[in-house]
Amino acid sequence: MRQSHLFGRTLRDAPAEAQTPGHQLMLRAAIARPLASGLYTWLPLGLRVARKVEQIIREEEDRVGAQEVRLPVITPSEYWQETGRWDALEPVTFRTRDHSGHEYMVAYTHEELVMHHARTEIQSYRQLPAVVYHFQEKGRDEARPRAGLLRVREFVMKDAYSIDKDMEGLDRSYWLQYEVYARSFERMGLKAISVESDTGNMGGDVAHEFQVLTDVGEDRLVLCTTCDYRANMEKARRRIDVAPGGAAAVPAPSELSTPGIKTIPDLAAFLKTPPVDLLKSLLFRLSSGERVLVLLPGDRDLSEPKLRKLLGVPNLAYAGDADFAALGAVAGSMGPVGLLKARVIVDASVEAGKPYVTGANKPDTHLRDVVLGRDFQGERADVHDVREGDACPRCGGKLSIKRGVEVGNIFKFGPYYADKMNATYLAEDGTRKPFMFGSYGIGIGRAVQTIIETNHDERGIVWPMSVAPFEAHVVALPMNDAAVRDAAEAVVAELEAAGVEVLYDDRDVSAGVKFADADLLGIPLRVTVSARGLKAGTIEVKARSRDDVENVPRAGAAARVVDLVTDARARYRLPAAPLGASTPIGAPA
RNA sequence: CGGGGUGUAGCGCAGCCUGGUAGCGCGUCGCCUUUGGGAGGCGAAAGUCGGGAGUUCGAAUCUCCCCACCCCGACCA
Repeated sequence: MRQSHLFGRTLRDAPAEAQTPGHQLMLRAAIARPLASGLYTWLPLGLRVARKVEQIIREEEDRVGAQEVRLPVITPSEYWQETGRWDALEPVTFRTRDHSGHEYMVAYTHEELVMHHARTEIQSYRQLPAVVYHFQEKGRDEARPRAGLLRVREFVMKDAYSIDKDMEGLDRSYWLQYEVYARSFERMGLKAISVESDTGNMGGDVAHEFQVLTDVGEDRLVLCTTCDYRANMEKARRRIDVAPGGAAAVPAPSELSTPGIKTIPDLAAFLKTPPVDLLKSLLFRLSSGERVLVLLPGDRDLSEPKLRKLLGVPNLAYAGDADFAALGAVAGSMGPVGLLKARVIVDASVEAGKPYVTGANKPDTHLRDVVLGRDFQGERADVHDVREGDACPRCGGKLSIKRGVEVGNIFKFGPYYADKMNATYLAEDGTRKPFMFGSYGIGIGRAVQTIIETNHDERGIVWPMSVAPFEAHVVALPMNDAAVRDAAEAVVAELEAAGVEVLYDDRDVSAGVKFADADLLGIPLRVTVSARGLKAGTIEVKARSRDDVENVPRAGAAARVVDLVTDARARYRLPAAPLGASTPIGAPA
């Protein structure tokens, strides 16, 4: 490819809206261009990278027997109606009608559609298991697209779906996909780690996210500094050390006058008591009308995702004045003692037998010596946020919180979709059984930008050979020297004949511009054909990832580059391991 | 959805407060010189100042409404 005619120019300055290094480099290096908020056009260089990322995943999916298919982007409403997601996904989807008025959704994901095909294509247990996947556009009307390709409103996802006859089969399919992911990310140069994640409201008991640690990530991850415990913030737990306390000696609750004190910090300051000894009371009103009181130690914050999951609701609303009145509660002095008709959830970090200070449900009054189990009761549940420095639930070590980009996720759904969609097969025993379902996604564009985020230096991108838009970058200078031009074109021809992907910088611009662009584009090998070098009979070969250069005799230059490319390709091609050979972290032995 | 911010030439920005000729750097085009780390000279093109309405003799500038985009948060099978 001649760089002089490349569609997409490099930018010397990054547009002001680009904040993260990867976003800036993605734009400067002509990977993609914005068309509207969260909508990007892939330019030739970027599309080549995206295709290579896809091909790596394709090879790894095929290796475990997954079959590539392709489903439509425009999907009729009726399949979504079957699972209730036509309504549930309304706020985040793009919709349209055809000219006869029939409603469609730009697919947000493809579970329903795959399940529909499964129930018509698969009739017998003899056809199971089956795993299908495709690379297809998803439309998601995100409230806030951000950071270039990291969060967009239309993107290609590789989504795979496994269909098994029982949980055992699903388990096997799930861990096979786990291996596909681990291998794929390694091959594309991403250091992805797996973390336990929430299954959301969709059922199933196991889910993992593949996360790449980087400060620009929008997810917060809880990692143990000692063992291999890793979890998404929404799912993370901590070890709570129960202090052996003498509860017997606590006197009965007594009132405290606390004029004008309505918040935990004020109360702590007023009583000169650490927040951990106070009891925080939060009142929610569900859409069903039910009122839920949540009790936490004063030094802990509520984890809304954990509470939502516990309650099985999509969103939470704090209670209003009417709710306070109905329960006999007083805002600012609310507490569990004597409260009417509310579901009470006591966070796991509230200690039994310990005297707490809490609201008295009377204006300007709190209660001291309130004890769980004696003075109030409630469901125990873990609904608090984990923090930096908390104890690991597995080993007791220190937890740390890091940011990450979710490049992939895998979900075990079990019979959830089959039950909703009446998708069954005829089992060996002659009965109809539901398909056990799993789904597995990787965002291609997000992976591309995450590779940039984690593979660059101050001058530009440093592509891994496996996904680089080109493998070698031949730079001729000066371009107006016919001898240089002829030599450069001979090298290009030789490389291309040997199957090397070459970008040829044939522009008549200064050396500084060419080198700066070469560094920015980040093609792994730079091959400089110059008047100076030719005088000495050499061509310079330099790896983008290294500072040193190698001057190779002109006649052997192309062969040397072919060797280097071949070596680098091999480094990213993993040996063909037998299926199920590796044991992923957290997998059953 | 809540909060904050920005829209002026392809990119980065100034001008706005205090109304009166639309400007700077880079890039682009032409000619010449130059050619191993974002060259130099001379010349040139390029802007509905995000949109609409209003105030005014006169609006990039003041007022109102709208739109787009970005950032933080919420949300994100």
